Amino acid sequence: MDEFNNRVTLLKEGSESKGPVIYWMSRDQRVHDNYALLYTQKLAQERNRPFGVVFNLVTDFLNASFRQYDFMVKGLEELEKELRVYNIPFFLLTGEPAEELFRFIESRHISILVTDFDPLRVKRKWKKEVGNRIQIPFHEVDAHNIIPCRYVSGKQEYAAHTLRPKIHKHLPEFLTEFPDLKKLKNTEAFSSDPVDWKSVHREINVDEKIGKVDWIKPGEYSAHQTLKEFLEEKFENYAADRNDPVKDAQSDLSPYLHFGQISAQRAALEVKKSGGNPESEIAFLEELIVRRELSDNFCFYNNCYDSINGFPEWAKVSLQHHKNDKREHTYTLGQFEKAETHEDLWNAAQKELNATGKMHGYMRMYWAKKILEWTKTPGEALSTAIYLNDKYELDGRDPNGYTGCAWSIGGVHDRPWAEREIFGKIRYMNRNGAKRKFDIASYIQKHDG
DNA sequence: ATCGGCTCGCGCAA
DNA sequence: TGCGCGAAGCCGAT
Repeated sequence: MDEFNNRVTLLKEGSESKGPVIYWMSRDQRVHDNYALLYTQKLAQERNRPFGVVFNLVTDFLNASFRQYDFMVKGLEELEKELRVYNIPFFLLTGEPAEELFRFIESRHISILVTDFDPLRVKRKWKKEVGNRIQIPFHEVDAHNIIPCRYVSGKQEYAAHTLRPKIHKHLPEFLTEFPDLKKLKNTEAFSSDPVDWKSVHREINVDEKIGKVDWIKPGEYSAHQTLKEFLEEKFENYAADRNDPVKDAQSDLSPYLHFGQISAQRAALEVKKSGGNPESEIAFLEELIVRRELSDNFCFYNNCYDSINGFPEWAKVSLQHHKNDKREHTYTLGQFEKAETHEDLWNAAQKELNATGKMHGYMRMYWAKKILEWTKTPGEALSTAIYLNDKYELDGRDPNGYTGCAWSIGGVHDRPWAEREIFGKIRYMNRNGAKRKFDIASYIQKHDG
């Protein structure tokens, strides 16, 4: 029994050689507070072997845009430097994961492979393909969730209220300080050459039209700075203002959390240490822990997390029942993307997304609900919302995004509401609700002025 | 400003 | 088997 208990899953048994232990980093792109890296170090030290980190860059990952690659790759550049401080070798591979990992493991005589947990299909497929080709033991560590996804629940949870008690039950055991990453002695036996980042940038094959943004700096260091500033400057009013898209009240941590440049557990620990406004603490930890980890639960246990087949039965039946309802407005993907609807509030949200790579949380719900209202079918609505989310959001392709779209359009984790046109029993949202909550005119002015 | 009804099903108490 | 209650709401009544 140690701190890795229940965080580690043996994906594949195998026979160890005598070579180095390697952490195939994927979702958790950080040096500090990373249980996958700490576990790799532990395995290596117990066996008195060297260890290192490998990252495989897929150059056209699910249509990622330049904005997202730039954020990730700059984070990796910083990661390489920070690993060097600890004398931990870092290797960057590019190409098909199964092929690249297999070749790397063979040529370097790797003895054990460790990776991090990710509920998304494409990551699970890569792991399966890698596992099929290697003969060494293959471990997976949930370094992303505070309570490991596989451990907190063995099934798809119905709603936040069914997962919440399970999380809270385990928090005293899991929400604890991290063990230290130990600095290694410099060793010639297992070392890496510096990565040629210029050539990496040339290899990336992405949509350059979605440019980088300058309001947020990528990397682990900036992630910690952002957390610090949030606690110092915004935390007091977080509970009161977080749902007001005109106020700058949110933590802005989601891009960092998505790429694993900061650990949610670190954020939770710092919030508790700071002892700020108790209402803000409750509200923030609810979003940071319960809702985030509910998203991982949904994507891990529901293979249809990005299709209408993943919706609950009552929602599927109800949407089906209303599929022929007359739509007053319908728009094509291109019209949505260019923010060319009849409604200035919706257009402002899309423009916020296009320009900044981050739409406010309240507006993400409103935005997706209107896409349902203004497309021909719920299936088209869902794929439109996911396409735009994944293309423009800095935290695109995150379980949070898929789950948010499924909540808005498909009633996932929600309850049925009074039946109405198009929506059926799916919770409705409209401009009046937004008007009650915040100053619509200033939001529109801010993003569409 | 605030309240109840809307509507389904999970999970716990009994 | 019954019952309370739920990820961010809407609407009409008071």
